[in-house]
Amino acid sequence: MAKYPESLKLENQICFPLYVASKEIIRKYQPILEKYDITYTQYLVLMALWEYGKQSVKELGSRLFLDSGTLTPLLKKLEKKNLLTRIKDEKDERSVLIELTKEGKKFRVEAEKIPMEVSQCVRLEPEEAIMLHKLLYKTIRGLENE
Amino acid sequence: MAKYPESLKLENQICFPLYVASKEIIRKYQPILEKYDITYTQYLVLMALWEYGKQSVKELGSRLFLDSGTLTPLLKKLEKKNLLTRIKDEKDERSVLIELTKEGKKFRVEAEKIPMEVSQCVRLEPEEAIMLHKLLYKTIRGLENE
DNA sequence: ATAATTTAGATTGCATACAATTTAATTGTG
DNA sequence: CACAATTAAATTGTATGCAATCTAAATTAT
Repeated sequence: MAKYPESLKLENQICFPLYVASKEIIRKYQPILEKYDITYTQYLVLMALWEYGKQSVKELGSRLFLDSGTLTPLLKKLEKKNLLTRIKDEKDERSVLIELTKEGKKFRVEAEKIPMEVSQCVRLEPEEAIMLHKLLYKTIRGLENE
Repeated sequence: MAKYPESLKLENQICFPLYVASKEIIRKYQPILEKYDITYTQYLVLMALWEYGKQSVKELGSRLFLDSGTLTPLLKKLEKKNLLTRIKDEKDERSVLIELTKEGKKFRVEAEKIPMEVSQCVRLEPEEAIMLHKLLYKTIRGLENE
Protein backbone atom coordinates (compact mmCIF):
# COMPACT_ATOMS: atom_id res chain seq x y z
CA MET A 1 0.00 0.00 0.00
CA ALA A 2 1.37 3.41 -0.94
CA LYS A 3 1.85 5.87 1.89
CA TYR A 4 0.67 8.78 -0.18
CA PRO A 5 -0.57 11.46 2.25
CA GLU A 6 -4.32 11.31 2.69
CA SER A 7 -4.61 15.07 2.86
CA LEU A 8 -3.39 15.49 -0.71
CA LYS A 9 -5.79 12.98 -2.24
CA LEU A 10 -8.28 14.60 -4.58
CA GLU A 11 -11.00 12.42 -3.14
CA ASN A 12 -10.44 13.79 0.35
CA GLN A 13 -10.66 17.46 -0.41
CA ILE A 14 -13.73 19.63 -0.12
CA CYS A 15 -12.68 22.20 -2.67
CA PHE A 16 -12.29 19.80 -5.56
CA PRO A 17 -15.83 18.32 -5.54
CA LEU A 18 -17.15 21.83 -4.94
CA TYR A 19 -15.30 23.04 -8.01
CA VAL A 20 -16.43 20.09 -10.11
CA ALA A 21 -20.06 20.21 -8.99
CA SER A 22 -20.23 23.92 -9.67
CA LYS A 23 -18.70 23.66 -13.13
CA GLU A 24 -20.74 20.66 -14.15
CA ILE A 25 -24.06 22.06 -13.04
CA ILE A 26 -23.35 25.34 -14.80
CA ARG A 27 -22.54 23.31 -17.89
CA LYS A 28 -26.01 21.80 -17.65
CA TYR A 29 -27.44 25.31 -17.64
CA GLN A 30 -25.67 26.37 -20.83
CA PRO A 31 -27.77 24.58 -23.47
CA ILE A 32 -30.91 25.78 -21.70
CA LEU A 33 -29.72 29.37 -21.37
CA GLU A 34 -28.36 29.34 -24.90
CA LYS A 35 -31.93 29.27 -26.18
CA TYR A 36 -32.33 32.69 -24.62
CA ASP A 37 -28.90 33.81 -25.78
CA ILE A 38 -27.51 34.44 -22.30
CA THR A 39 -24.77 32.88 -20.18
CA TYR A 40 -24.99 31.63 -16.62
CA THR A 41 -23.37 34.71 -15.14
CA GLN A 42 -25.66 36.96 -17.15
CA TYR A 43 -28.59 34.93 -15.84
CA LEU A 44 -27.38 35.51 -12.28
CA VAL A 45 -27.31 39.25 -12.87
CA LEU A 46 -30.83 39.16 -14.26
CA MET A 47 -32.05 37.13 -11.28
CA ALA A 48 -30.59 39.67 -8.89
CA LEU A 49 -32.32 42.45 -10.80
CA TRP A 50 -35.68 40.68 -11.04
CA GLU A 51 -35.60 39.98 -7.34
CA TYR A 52 -34.14 43.19 -5.92
CA GLY A 53 -34.81 45.77 -8.63
CA LYS A 54 -32.66 48.74 -9.55
CA GLN A 55 -29.29 48.66 -7.81
CA SER A 56 -25.71 49.81 -8.13
CA VAL A 57 -22.89 47.76 -9.60
CA LYS A 58 -21.50 47.52 -6.10
CA GLU A 59 -24.71 46.09 -4.68
CA LEU A 60 -24.96 43.65 -7.55
CA GLY A 61 -21.38 42.64 -6.95
CA SER A 62 -21.78 42.02 -3.26
CA ARG A 63 -24.92 40.00 -3.85
CA LEU A 64 -23.32 37.85 -6.55
CA PHE A 65 -19.78 37.83 -5.19
CA LEU A 66 -18.42 39.42 -8.34
CA ASP A 67 -16.26 42.52 -8.80
CA SER A 68 -16.42 45.33 -11.31
CA GLY A 69 -13.76 43.66 -13.42
CA THR A 70 -16.24 40.91 -14.16
CA LEU A 71 -19.43 42.93 -14.00
CA THR A 72 -18.58 45.98 -16.09
CA PRO A 73 -18.07 44.17 -19.40
CA LEU A 74 -20.91 41.77 -18.66
CA LEU A 75 -23.34 44.59 -17.91
CA LYS A 76 -22.32 46.32 -21.11
CA LYS A 77 -23.23 43.19 -23.03
CA LEU A 78 -26.62 42.98 -21.35
CA GLU A 79 -27.13 46.66 -22.09
CA LYS A 80 -26.36 46.01 -25.75
CA LYS A 81 -28.98 43.25 -25.69
CA ASN A 82 -31.45 45.86 -24.41
CA LEU A 83 -32.12 43.95 -21.21
CA LEU A 84 -30.92 46.69 -18.85
CA THR A 85 -29.68 50.26 -18.59
CA ARG A 86 -26.54 51.63 -16.93
CA ILE A 87 -27.02 55.14 -15.59
CA LYS A 88 -24.85 57.19 -13.24
CA ASP A 89 -26.43 57.79 -9.87
CA GLU A 90 -27.25 61.51 -9.66
CA LYS A 91 -26.77 61.46 -5.91
CA ASP A 92 -23.34 59.88 -6.18
CA GLU A 93 -21.65 60.16 -9.52
CA ARG A 94 -19.17 57.42 -8.66
CA SER A 95 -21.98 54.93 -8.61
CA VAL A 96 -23.68 53.36 -11.63
CA LEU A 97 -27.26 52.21 -11.29
CA ILE A 98 -28.41 49.16 -13.18
CA GLU A 99 -32.06 48.89 -14.08
CA LEU A 100 -34.02 46.40 -16.15
CA THR A 101 -35.63 47.59 -19.35
CA LYS A 102 -39.17 46.66 -20.20
CA GLU A 103 -37.73 43.84 -22.27
CA GLY A 104 -35.55 42.71 -19.39
CA LYS A 105 -38.53 42.58 -17.08
CA LYS A 106 -40.62 40.72 -19.61
CA PHE A 107 -37.92 38.12 -20.01
CA ARG A 108 -38.51 36.97 -16.46
CA VAL A 109 -41.70 35.23 -17.51
CA GLU A 110 -39.71 33.08 -19.92
CA ALA A 111 -36.98 32.51 -17.37
CA GLU A 112 -39.35 31.11 -14.79
CA LYS A 113 -39.21 27.81 -16.64
CA ILE A 114 -35.43 27.50 -16.27
CA PRO A 115 -35.02 26.49 -12.60
CA MET A 116 -37.34 23.53 -13.03
CA GLU A 117 -35.45 22.26 -16.05
CA VAL A 118 -32.14 22.44 -14.24
CA SER A 119 -33.29 21.11 -10.90
CA GLN A 120 -34.17 17.88 -12.67
CA CYS A 121 -30.45 17.41 -13.35
CA VAL A 122 -29.67 17.46 -9.64
CA ARG A 123 -30.52 13.98 -8.47
CA LEU A 124 -30.81 14.68 -4.77
CA GLU A 125 -33.67 13.88 -2.47
CA PRO A 126 -35.44 17.01 -1.21
CA GLU A 127 -33.91 16.62 2.27
CA GLU A 128 -30.49 16.17 0.75
CA ALA A 129 -30.86 19.30 -1.35
CA ILE A 130 -31.91 21.24 1.74
CA MET A 131 -28.93 19.91 3.69
CA LEU A 132 -26.54 20.72 0.84
CA HIS A 133 -27.98 24.20 0.61
CA LYS A 134 -27.48 24.72 4.34
CA LEU A 135 -23.92 23.44 4.31
CA LEU A 136 -22.99 25.56 1.32
CA TYR A 137 -24.26 28.74 2.94
CA LYS A 138 -22.46 27.86 6.14
CA THR A 139 -19.28 27.34 4.14
CA ILE A 140 -19.70 30.68 2.39
CA ARG A 141 -20.32 32.51 5.65
CA GLY A 142 -17.24 30.85 7.11
CA LEU A 143 -15.11 32.00 4.20
CA GLU A 144 -16.39 35.55 4.44
CA ASN A 145 -15.35 35.97 8.09
CA GLU A 146 -11.69 35.63 7.25
CA MET B 1 -45.76 40.58 0.12
CA ALA B 2 -44.33 40.37 -3.40
CA LYS B 3 -45.36 37.35 -5.42
CA TYR B 4 -41.96 36.94 -6.96
CA PRO B 5 -41.63 33.27 -7.90
CA GLU B 6 -39.73 31.32 -5.25
CA SER B 7 -37.96 29.20 -7.83
CA LEU B 8 -36.15 32.19 -9.28
CA LYS B 9 -34.85 33.50 -5.97
CA LEU B 10 -31.08 33.31 -5.72
CA GLU B 11 -31.42 32.11 -2.16
CA ASN B 12 -33.42 29.08 -3.22
CA GLN B 13 -31.12 27.75 -5.86
CA ILE B 14 -28.50 25.08 -5.39
CA CYS B 15 -26.27 26.16 -8.22
CA PHE B 16 -25.67 29.68 -6.98
CA PRO B 17 -24.24 28.80 -3.54
CA LEU B 18 -22.27 26.03 -5.20
CA TYR B 19 -20.80 28.53 -7.61
CA VAL B 20 -20.05 31.05 -4.87
CA ALA B 21 -18.56 28.53 -2.45
CA SER B 22 -16.35 27.10 -5.15
CA LYS B 23 -15.09 30.48 -6.31
CA GLU B 24 -14.53 31.83 -2.82
CA ILE B 25 -12.67 28.81 -1.55
CA ILE B 26 -10.43 28.79 -4.62
CA ARG B 27 -9.78 32.45 -3.96
CA LYS B 28 -8.55 31.45 -0.49
CA TYR B 29 -6.13 29.06 -2.15
CA GLN B 30 -4.59 31.69 -4.39
CA PRO B 31 -2.37 33.57 -1.92
CA ILE B 32 -1.14 30.24 -0.56
CA LEU B 33 -0.46 28.75 -3.99
CA GLU B 34 1.07 31.99 -5.18
CA LYS B 35 4.01 31.34 -2.88
CA TYR B 36 4.75 28.30 -5.02
CA ASP B 37 3.99 30.19 -8.23
CA ILE B 38 1.11 27.92 -9.31
CA THR B 39 -2.61 28.37 -9.77
CA TYR B 40 -5.42 26.26 -8.37
CA THR B 41 -5.98 24.36 -11.60
CA GLN B 42 -2.28 23.70 -11.91
CA TYR B 43 -2.32 22.41 -8.35
CA LEU B 44 -5.15 20.03 -9.25
CA VAL B 45 -3.11 18.65 -12.14
CA LEU B 46 -0.14 18.12 -9.86
CA MET B 47 -2.30 16.37 -7.28
CA ALA B 48 -3.63 14.01 -9.92
CA LEU B 49 -0.08 13.24 -11.01
CA TRP B 50 1.27 12.78 -7.49
CA GLU B 51 -1.54 10.44 -6.70
CA TYR B 52 -1.93 8.46 -9.91
CA GLY B 53 1.43 8.87 -11.65
CA LYS B 54 2.09 9.06 -15.36
CA GLN B 55 -1.09 9.34 -17.38
CA SER B 56 -2.48 10.64 -20.64
CA VAL B 57 -4.11 14.02 -21.11
CA LYS B 58 -7.38 12.19 -21.55
CA GLU B 59 -7.06 10.38 -18.22
CA LEU B 60 -6.09 13.58 -16.51
CA GLY B 61 -9.07 15.30 -18.06
CA SER B 62 -11.57 12.67 -17.00
CA ARG B 63 -10.21 12.71 -13.47
CA LEU B 64 -10.33 16.48 -13.17
CA PHE B 65 -13.37 17.11 -15.38
CA LEU B 66 -11.34 19.25 -17.76
CA ASP B 67 -10.93 19.02 -21.52
CA SER B 68 -7.89 19.39 -23.74
CA GLY B 69 -8.81 23.00 -24.47
CA THR B 70 -8.08 23.79 -20.85
CA LEU B 71 -5.37 21.23 -20.22
CA THR B 72 -3.13 21.65 -23.23
CA PRO B 73 -2.03 25.23 -22.54
CA LEU B 74 -1.92 24.59 -18.80
CA LEU B 75 0.29 21.52 -19.21
CA LYS B 76 2.59 23.49 -21.49
CA LYS B 77 3.01 26.05 -18.72
CA LEU B 78 3.81 23.37 -16.16
CA GLU B 79 6.25 21.85 -18.62
CA LYS B 80 7.94 25.23 -18.98
CA LYS B 81 8.22 25.38 -15.19
CA ASN B 82 10.01 22.01 -15.38
CA LEU B 83 7.42 20.28 -13.22
CA LEU B 84 6.36 17.72 -15.83
CA THR B 85 7.05 16.33 -19.29
CA ARG B 86 4.69 15.85 -22.24
CA ILE B 87 5.66 12.90 -24.40
CA LYS B 88 3.72 11.16 -27.15
CA ASP B 89 2.67 7.65 -26.25
CA GLU B 90 4.70 5.30 -28.45
CA LYS B 91 1.89 2.76 -28.43
CA ASP B 92 -0.67 5.32 -29.55
CA GLU B 93 0.70 8.43 -31.14
CA ARG B 94 -2.58 10.27 -30.69
CA SER B 95 -2.09 10.20 -26.96
CA VAL B 96 0.24 12.41 -24.94
CA LEU B 97 1.61 11.08 -21.68
CA ILE B 98 2.19 13.46 -18.81
CA GLU B 99 4.84 12.58 -16.28
CA LEU B 100 6.26 14.46 -13.32
CA THR B 101 9.90 15.50 -13.45
CA LYS B 102 12.16 14.98 -10.47
CA GLU B 103 11.43 18.56 -9.52
CA GLY B 104 7.68 17.99 -9.87
CA LYS B 105 7.86 14.99 -7.58
CA LYS B 106 9.95 16.82 -5.03
CA PHE B 107 7.45 19.66 -4.93
CA ARG B 108 4.91 17.33 -3.36
CA VAL B 109 6.73 17.50 -0.04
CA GLU B 110 6.20 21.27 0.01
CA ALA B 111 2.61 20.91 -1.14
CA GLU B 112 1.68 18.64 1.72
CA LYS B 113 1.34 21.72 3.90
CA ILE B 114 -1.27 23.30 1.66
CA PRO B 115 -4.43 21.29 2.47
CA MET B 116 -4.09 22.03 6.16
CA GLU B 117 -3.79 25.76 5.57
CA VAL B 118 -6.88 25.83 3.41
CA SER B 119 -9.01 23.52 5.49
CA GLN B 120 -8.71 26.05 8.27
CA CYS B 121 -10.69 28.45 6.11
CA VAL B 122 -13.62 26.06 5.92
CA ARG B 123 -15.43 26.56 9.17
CA LEU B 124 -17.41 23.35 9.20
CA GLU B 125 -17.59 20.74 11.92
CA PRO B 126 -15.95 17.45 10.89
CA GLU B 127 -19.35 15.75 10.49
CA GLU B 128 -20.60 18.65 8.42
CA ALA B 129 -17.57 18.47 6.14
CA ILE B 130 -18.14 14.75 5.68
CA MET B 131 -21.78 15.31 4.89
CA LEU B 132 -20.99 18.10 2.43
CA HIS B 133 -18.41 15.89 0.78
CA LYS B 134 -20.93 13.08 0.41
CA LEU B 135 -23.63 15.33 -0.99
CA LEU B 136 -21.25 16.92 -3.49
CA TYR B 137 -20.14 13.56 -4.84
CA LYS B 138 -23.73 12.43 -5.09
CA THR B 139 -24.55 15.60 -6.99
CA ILE B 140 -21.63 15.04 -9.36
CA ARG B 141 -22.60 11.43 -9.99
CA GLY B 142 -26.16 12.55 -10.66
CA LEU B 143 -25.00 15.10 -13.21
CA GLU B 144 -22.78 12.59 -14.98
CA ASN B 145 -25.61 10.12 -15.63
CA GLU B 146 -27.43 12.59 -17.84
C1' DA C 1 -12.51 74.99 3.26
C1' DT C 2 -8.72 72.18 1.54
C1' DA C 3 -5.68 68.38 1.43
C1' DA C 4 -5.52 63.43 2.37
C1' DT C 5 -8.10 59.39 2.24
C1' DT C 6 -11.55 56.46 0.76
C1' DT C 7 -14.72 54.65 -2.47
C1' DA C 8 -17.06 53.03 -7.00
C1' DG C 9 -16.26 51.75 -11.51
C1' DA C 10 -13.45 51.01 -15.37
C1' DT C 11 -9.33 49.14 -17.33
C1' DT C 12 -5.45 45.92 -17.97
C1' DG C 13 -3.36 41.61 -17.87
C1' DC C 14 -3.35 36.87 -16.99
C1' DA C 15 -5.41 32.27 -16.34
C1' DT C 16 -8.92 29.46 -16.87
C1' DA C 17 -13.26 26.95 -19.07
C1' DC C 18 -15.47 25.09 -22.76
C1' DA C 19 -17.89 24.60 -27.36
C1' DA C 20 -16.61 23.87 -31.92
C1' DT C 21 -13.36 22.77 -35.25
C1' DT C 22 -9.13 20.80 -37.05
C1' DT C 23 -5.44 17.42 -37.48
C1' DA C 24 -3.30 13.18 -37.07
C1' DA C 25 -3.54 8.46 -35.69
C1' DT C 26 -6.11 4.28 -34.95
C1' DT C 27 -9.95 1.15 -35.44
C1' DG C 28 -13.69 -1.10 -37.51
C1' DT C 29 -15.79 -2.98 -41.64
C1' DG C 30 -16.77 -4.85 -45.98
C1' DC D 1 -6.37 -4.15 -47.85
C1' DA D 2 -9.01 0.33 -48.35
C1' DC D 3 -11.90 3.51 -46.59
C1' DA D 4 -15.17 5.27 -43.25
C1' DA D 5 -15.73 6.25 -38.55
C1' DT D 6 -13.78 7.18 -34.24
C1' DT D 7 -10.57 9.05 -31.07
C1' DA D 8 -6.94 12.17 -28.67
C1' DA D 9 -4.88 16.56 -28.71
C1' DA D 10 -4.42 20.92 -30.28
C1' DT D 11 -6.41 25.15 -31.89
C1' DT D 12 -9.78 28.93 -32.16
C1' DG D 13 -13.02 31.96 -30.34
C1' DT D 14 -15.86 33.65 -26.64
C1' DA D 15 -16.90 34.54 -21.82
C1' DT D 16 -15.73 34.73 -17.47
C1' DG D 17 -12.96 35.74 -12.86
C1' DC D 18 -9.93 38.35 -10.35
C1' DA D 19 -5.69 40.94 -8.82
C1' DA D 20 -3.76 45.24 -9.58
C1' DT D 21 -4.02 49.73 -11.17
C1' DC D 22 -6.24 53.96 -12.64
C1' DT D 23 -9.64 57.74 -12.53
C1' DA D 24 -13.03 60.54 -10.78
C1' DA D 25 -16.06 61.63 -7.07
C1' DA D 26 -17.20 61.89 -2.29
C1' DT D 27 -15.74 61.92 2.61
C1' DT D 28 -12.91 62.80 6.36
C1' DA D 29 -9.61 65.06 8.99
C1' DT D 30 -7.29 68.99 10.11
